[in-house]
Amino acid sequence: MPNSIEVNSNLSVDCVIFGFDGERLNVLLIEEKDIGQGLLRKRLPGDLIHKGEGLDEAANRVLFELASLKNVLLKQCHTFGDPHRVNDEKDKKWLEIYRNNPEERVVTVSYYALVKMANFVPNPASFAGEALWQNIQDIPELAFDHNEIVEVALWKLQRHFELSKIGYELLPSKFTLNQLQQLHEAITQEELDKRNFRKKIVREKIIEATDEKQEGVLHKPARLYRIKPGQSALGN
Amino acid sequence: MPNSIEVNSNLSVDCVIFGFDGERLNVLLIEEKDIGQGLLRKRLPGDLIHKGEGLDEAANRVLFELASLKNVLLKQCHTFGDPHRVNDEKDKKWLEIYRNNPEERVVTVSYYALVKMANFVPNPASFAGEALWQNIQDIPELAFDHNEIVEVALWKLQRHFELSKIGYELLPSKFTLNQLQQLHEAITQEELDKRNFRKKIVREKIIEATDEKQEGVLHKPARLYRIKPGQSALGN
DNA sequence: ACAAAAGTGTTCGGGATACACCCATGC
DNA sequence: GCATGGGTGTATCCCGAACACTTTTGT
Repeated sequence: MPNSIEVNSNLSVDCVIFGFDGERLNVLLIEEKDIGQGLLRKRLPGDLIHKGEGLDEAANRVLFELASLKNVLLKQCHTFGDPHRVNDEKDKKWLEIYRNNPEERVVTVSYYALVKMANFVPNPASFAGEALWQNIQDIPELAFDHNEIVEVALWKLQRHFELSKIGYELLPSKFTLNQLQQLHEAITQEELDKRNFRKKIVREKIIEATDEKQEGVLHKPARLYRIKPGQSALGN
Repeated sequence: MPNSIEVNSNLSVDCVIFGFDGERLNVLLIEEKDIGQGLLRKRLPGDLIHKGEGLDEAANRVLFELASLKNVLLKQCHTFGDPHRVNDEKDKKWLEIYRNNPEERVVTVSYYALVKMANFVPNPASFAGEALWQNIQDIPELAFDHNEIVEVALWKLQRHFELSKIGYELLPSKFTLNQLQQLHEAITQEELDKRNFRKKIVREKIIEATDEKQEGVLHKPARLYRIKPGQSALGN
């Protein structure tokens, strides 16, 4: 694939973009258009790093090109550089089509991001393929070593989440405690007790009740909460 | 510096080797011989990655060449690839001397290791300079972005240490509870209460008492403990 | 009145923390 | 006998886990 921008042909970034829909956690995958060679496996969005471009910068660029998103939590995760990380025949064919020197070992730096799916509007022109959300429970065999990259990213996201209270940016600005609980359950992949969860959240003093309530629901409306002023929504 | 081995000229590893001497935590630094150009800053041991060599493999090679050490905890830490990570004049001069294309941006994958200083016998031939231990409290200004690499490595080591009980390999095979406490204090950089520490350790059931005691000390000899058979000394 | 989700308290066990004195040994 | 580190117990607080019923609203 000819490219007029100068790139580092052996350095790439891959982004594991976790999306929350209010209920479950999903990962953004790219599905190539079938170009008649049976190269059907899905993969993570990623790109070679441009000359003069930083790693974080490249990851942010991929995310921006893909969905015009800026300022989301985007953390470096792990770097994969096994010289044999590409050993499947389908992957090799793909490289022959899209890369200038398909034999070269490519080191990829993986990043993960956490976004609200409703905000995420994929830009169809950004990849030679289609973007789709895949439930975290149900990820198929991916190209290259991308299954491993997703696993590591999920693990790190979970560790990060349990240490520093990130994730509020995935909720509306006023939200119910149940929505918050669903977010926690989606990320940790565990069920939580409603009462214990609420006690814990109250203890943390990060959110506060408003005097508004849900509207338009067919049951008792829940009280809405918001992040307390002065609490940064972005973790470290 | 001509090199007959084929290398990836834009990929390196740097190793943050933490050493424990029974009392404090240190970092291994390389001090170049002064070649009359005032290139006096210390740096981390590291090297370009060879063609066909994996990242972990390269880090292990550096550690092995430096001290003939194998099978130590060596974990990938973070990847640094800012195109301007080399902007000091001294660093640029150093690159002109030691690298074929000193202008190229080099991405470095950092690793950290945790070793017992007594086991560590530096191999003088392995670097064009001298290896020295520097107390973690007292690290000077280093070359390139190596101060930042050390900081990140220490932070990750501490997080790793508090989650999964690593570090027993830094003690003799039979050790006193005080030695173990000093290890914890050196890594976490915090003081601990003796009684509470002992209760906690007992609860974890990773070590057990032997019926041996210290010898040759000028006070009441302490009981010696060992890791219970079947407990892996290596963390994950 | 019924369906659906909201909201609420108590008990138990275990771990974290704070704190001070006697003990065994070598010299 | 004295200096040096070794070794021990108790009380408090907070947190995590387990667990079931009443309330409010829309239809």
